[in-house]
Amino acid sequence: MSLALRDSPLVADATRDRIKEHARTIGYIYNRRAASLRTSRSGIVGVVVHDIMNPFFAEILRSIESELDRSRQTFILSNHYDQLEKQRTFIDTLLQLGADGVIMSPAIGTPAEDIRLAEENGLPAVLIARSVEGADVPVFRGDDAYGIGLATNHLISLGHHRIAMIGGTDQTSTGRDRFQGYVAAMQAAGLEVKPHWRLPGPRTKQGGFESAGQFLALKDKPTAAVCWNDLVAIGLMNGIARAGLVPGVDVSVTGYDDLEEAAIATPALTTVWNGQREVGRRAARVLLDRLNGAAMRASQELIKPELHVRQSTGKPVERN
Amino acid sequence: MSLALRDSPLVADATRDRIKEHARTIGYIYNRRAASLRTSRSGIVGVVVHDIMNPFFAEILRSIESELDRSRQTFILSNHYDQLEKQRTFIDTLLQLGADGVIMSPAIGTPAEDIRLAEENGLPAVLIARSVEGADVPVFRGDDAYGIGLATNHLISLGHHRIAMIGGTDQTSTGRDRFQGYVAAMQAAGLEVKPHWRLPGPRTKQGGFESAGQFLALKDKPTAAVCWNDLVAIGLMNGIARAGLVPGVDVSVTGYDDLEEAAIATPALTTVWNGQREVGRRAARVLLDRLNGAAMRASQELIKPELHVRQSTGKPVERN
DNA sequence: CTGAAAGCGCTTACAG
DNA sequence: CTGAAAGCGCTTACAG
Repeated sequence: MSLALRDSPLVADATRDRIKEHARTIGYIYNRRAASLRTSRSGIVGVVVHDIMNPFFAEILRSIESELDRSRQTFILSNHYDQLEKQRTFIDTLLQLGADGVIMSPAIGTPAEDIRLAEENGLPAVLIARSVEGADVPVFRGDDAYGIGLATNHLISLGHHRIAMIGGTDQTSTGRDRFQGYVAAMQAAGLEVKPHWRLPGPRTKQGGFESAGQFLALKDKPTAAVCWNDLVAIGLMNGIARAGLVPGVDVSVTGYDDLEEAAIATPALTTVWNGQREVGRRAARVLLDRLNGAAMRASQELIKPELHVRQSTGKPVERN
Repeated sequence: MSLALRDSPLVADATRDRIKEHARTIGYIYNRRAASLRTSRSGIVGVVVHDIMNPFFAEILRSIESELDRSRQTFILSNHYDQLEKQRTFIDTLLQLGADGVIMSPAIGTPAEDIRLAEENGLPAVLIARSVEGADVPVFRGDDAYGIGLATNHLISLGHHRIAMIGGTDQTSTGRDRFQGYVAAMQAAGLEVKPHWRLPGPRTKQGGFESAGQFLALKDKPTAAVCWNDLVAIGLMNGIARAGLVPGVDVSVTGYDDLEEAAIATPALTTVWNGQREVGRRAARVLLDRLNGAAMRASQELIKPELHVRQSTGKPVERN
């Protein structure tokens, strides 16, 4: 019977049709737990990121979804909110459910050991957005140092000399790469980087909004801000507007990610396209290939970011 | 052994400790498929909405997540994008996985039959945000007619007489309720409702942004817009700003949902709090109660919305 | 208190 | 080409 339902050529056409018809009339429901128990393939893939509601991840997830859909894999989503414990619980759940693989943006502080443990228990892993030192698995992310350099150089070429960096954290590879890319671009242009021009921390609109006051009160009054991401940039612009200044005129602001929202912000946001679609698509494909027995290459795939210039950046204006 | 691991009182303490210790050293992984096959409880709950990346649902999901977490239920998320076929595939997957229940914001056009089918196959359902005519299951949503009335009356009390309604659709119960609430409030105030003042359709920021031109060109130049939700309102305000007008001064705009983002928009958005947290929390609790054997009441729980007045609404200004 | 047996619903060789 | 049997890893009575 199971052969018939799966259209095996071992079963005669007439028999197959008769069985399928019968299955329909009795409302037969295929029991995937039982099948999975026997075959040790579950058709489930886990996806865990810091926060699925963050539009940056949302765009990645959408492309993972459409890729997995095509291969009829079910996916289980989870947030770890950068809590290692939550991430471990989730991986444990995946192991218990016999998931076929996991795509993860690892929580801050994830040890390579955690990933090795998953792999050893038959749960192949693919990383997105962040790397884990010493983990021997594929990673898909953008070239952050290069990307932030695009934004910084754009501001420099407009004539800005005092440029702040708002948001991000040194605790992730992404955070370190972006900060270093900013510093490198400034130094290459012979510009000074003052430590107090960096306001680490904010990662959300709310965070960007709240840092506006601090930014505007900064010593030496920077004329531009390179932001950690689009959310921080949009929040910061709202905060600047609330303070009576005009973002894009009085202060230049750049984002990062090029979310769908960046183009319709007021003013439209100059930002760095970070290839979310590409990251999701490639990560899903590599995982699916591994599930189908392809050999793994522990590659680091860096997607080349692109600068999208809009109205939030312009020539520097001195404030009083 | 399984008794020992689950801390059954039937097992002696010493034995239990010895077994647990052994389980740890050999890296034992509990097989939930096998357990589920035997007990026909899987510890999985499905959640399906139009789009999990929509912040309105995101806020509901967050509270569902924390509620389910507490009961150690794993949840599987899915988007149906208002495609009935996707929703059916997902419910079928849940049945195959032996999920314990499903929380859903039903896709447009969901027949009561689909929900009955799930229930009959042992998959209890709870609805959020939208009702399904004839479905005999609990529903949790806001009182839309009342809520939109709050926004409309607020504009009327500021002196607006020509008020447009932007976005939404007649294909959902929510859409119909909000439109009727707007019409009722206008009529109760003795104001005329012109059919062309309604621009149905937009549900996103992008949609709101794109409808700005159409809104500003409307015959009789409405002085205010009641928007389908916060996303549409924020998009519309951006579009209005792009056209050189000042939202909150030249045109009053109200949103719906009171997303976290509403308070930091420019200008801060006057909107209707729609109890997302409440909806998610209660829906999850009722489902969990049902799983634990509580009798079901097919209740319609309407959460009372509240008006939050901010800077996007003011006295009417005539445009030329 | 503990151990051995049956059975959940599949799939996979194996025998007819 | 088809049917009957074994086994995946649990849990649940049941016997000791």
